[in-house]
This record gives sequence, C-alpha cells and structure tokens, in this order.
Amino acid sequence: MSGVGNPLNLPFDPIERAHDNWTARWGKSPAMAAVTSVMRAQQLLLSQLDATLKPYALTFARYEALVLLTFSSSGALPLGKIGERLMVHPTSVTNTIDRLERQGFVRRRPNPSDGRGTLAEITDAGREVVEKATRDLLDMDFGLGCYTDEERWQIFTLFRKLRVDYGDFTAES
Amino acid sequence: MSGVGNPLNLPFDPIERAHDNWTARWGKSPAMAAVTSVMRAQQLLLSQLDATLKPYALTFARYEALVLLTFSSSGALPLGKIGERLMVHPTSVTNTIDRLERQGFVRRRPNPSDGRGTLAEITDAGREVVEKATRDLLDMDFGLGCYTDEERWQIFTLFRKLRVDYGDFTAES
DNA sequence: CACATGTCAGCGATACTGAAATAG
DNA sequence: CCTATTTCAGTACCGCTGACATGT
Repeated sequence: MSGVGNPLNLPFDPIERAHDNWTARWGKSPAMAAVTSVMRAQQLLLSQLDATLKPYALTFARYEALVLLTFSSSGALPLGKIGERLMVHPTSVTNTIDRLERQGFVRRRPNPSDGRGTLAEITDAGREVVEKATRDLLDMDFGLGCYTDEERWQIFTLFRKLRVDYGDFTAES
Repeated sequence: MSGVGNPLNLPFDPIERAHDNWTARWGKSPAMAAVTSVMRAQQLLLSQLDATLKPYALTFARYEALVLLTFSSSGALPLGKIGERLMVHPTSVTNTIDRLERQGFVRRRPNPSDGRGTLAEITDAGREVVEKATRDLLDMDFGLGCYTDEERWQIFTLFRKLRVDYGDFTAES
C-alpha cells in the first residue's frame, strides 16, 4: 500500500507544500516545482500504463519495442537501430529483446547485410499482442484521460523544446 | 555510450516519427505522443539532476528526503511521514534512509511519541551537503534552463491537473 | 483484538560500466 | 589497426509483495 500506484488522497498538494517551504528558504523556484511535477507525473503514468499491460506480461518499454518492429516493413530491425529509436542503452536493448524472445514475441536472426549485427524480428504472437495491448491503451487514453487533445499537444510541444535543448535531435522543420 | 544521459543528435525527432507511423496504423493519438514525451523528458531531467548530485554521492530521491528534513523545525520526521510527503513506498523509504544513514547525512532515533515509530534526523553533515547541492541545482535551473519562468509554471499547472485526477490530493483551494 | 509502523528478504525492471567476441 | 555491433558480468537504484516483530 501507499506506493506510486495508489491514490494518496492527501488534504493538500505535497508538491505545492514543498515549494512553499522551499520559497521560504531559498526563494521562489518555479523550476523546482516544475521538475518535481514531471517526476510525479511520469511515475503515475508509467504505473498506470504498466498496469494496463500487465495482462499481456508486457511493460511499456517492451511494448514500445514491439510497436517499433511492427512499423518496419519487414518486421525486423537491428538491435542498435531499436536502441536509437527508443533512446535506450545498448545493453538495455539486449535485455528487452531477451525478455521478448523468451515470451515468444520476437526472435533473433543474424543480420544478412552485416555479419556483426543481429536483427530482432516480431513473431505472429508478437503482432497479436501488440494489437490487443494497443486497443487497451487507446481505451485508457494512455493515462491522459483528464486532458483535452489540445492539452495533449501542448504537453508534446512543451517537451519537444526540452528534447531539442538536450540534443535528442536537431530541430529543423 | 548512446544512453539516456548522452545527446543522440538524430536528424529527426524520434517521437514525432513514431507518432507518424502510429497515425498511419491506428489513427492520430495526441495522448500517445504526449505520454512518450513525458517519459523522455523525465529521463533527461533525472539523468541531468543525478549527474549534478553525483559529486555529493546523492541521487535526486535522497536529496529530496534531505530537503524535506530541513523543512521540519526539529530536523526530524517519522519515516512514514517522509514516504507520504515524497510519495514513495514505505520499503523505499527504509532503503533511502538506510543509505543516507550510512553516508552520515541522517541518523535514526526512536520516536518519543510513538513506540512503534522511527524518526530520521538530519545531521550537520546532512545540512551542509543540502546547502551545497541546492546551490548547484539552482545553478543549473533543475535542468529546465531552456524555459522561461512562465513556462515552468505552465508545466506545474498542467500536471497538477493530472495529479488531482490520479487522487494524489483533493483539490479544494 | 485489530491496526499501524517499520524492517527484511526477495523479485522485476531500468541504466549503467567495463570487458570481451566478432566482424567491417 | 581501428571501429562498430552485440553480449555478458556486475553494480546501483527504484518499486513492489509478503512476511514479520513490535507497539498502540
């Protein structure tokens, strides 16, 4: 009980309270309030997403990998490419694919065009589970049911700026 | 290399690309784009915050616990209270305080007003490290240097709505 | 008695470092 | 030779479950 996944129902906003104390000590810091909000929002969302995916024995990270594979015309991608697109560490990709392979949702194949490389290829079972899981995620609005579409775009746009600032990609368009 | 903490410098936005593919398959989903953005933003921010705190052998989670203790007039709080305020699981609090105690930043004391309970009390060393770490965090704007104060409040306000929706606290004011 | 507080063992997951094998 | 791809061993950290001791 009383963890990330459960409602706290405090009679006050703990982050606002923290920021009030903070202000009295070090001065107003919108950045501190904002960053704490992001941390909490991510916890709540991830916990909700993982709960939705639990019946399929998937985590959101593994789900994202499967989705990425369905986007590829051949249903297969080199592990390195997967890590790049999902922005995760190479060793984490190995781990993710290990689990998906054990679950029968992907299989490894040597990369025909690069002897060093390995392809992860989605299986029929993988395609099935993606379809079902996606339906469930869409049904719960990816945990963002309290927002309008406009607010959702606002979130995306706001953080696009951050991701550019951190060098995720070079803004051009 | 090529993990969360390092710039990717892709020639395109991987999240936007994913959303384009997504749209072609399941239809437009601002929620999907937004939630992915939140996940990535949190990763980038946490990685930057932890890097800033590394010289003090602190993580952001442990730093938050120390700050909370400095907010208390006696410099001490029951572990349960800490968990409530920081919104973390009781066993995680035990773990966090364990580490801080081993580092000499807090010490445990029996709660005089409740024989079952334990207080975590910040030490002088703990107070020192909080001051230094806070200065460093303020210097780097908690990783949100690319935003104006107005945008930072916008982030806070936007996610306040989410936290209310998930039952973190009852909105009244 | 039921309930609350905190600890402990253990598991699953992520992110990383450093080293190695293999191939371009 | 140098570099790229992937794997492996090991570490740190987080979040949880279930069980337990202790005290209200």
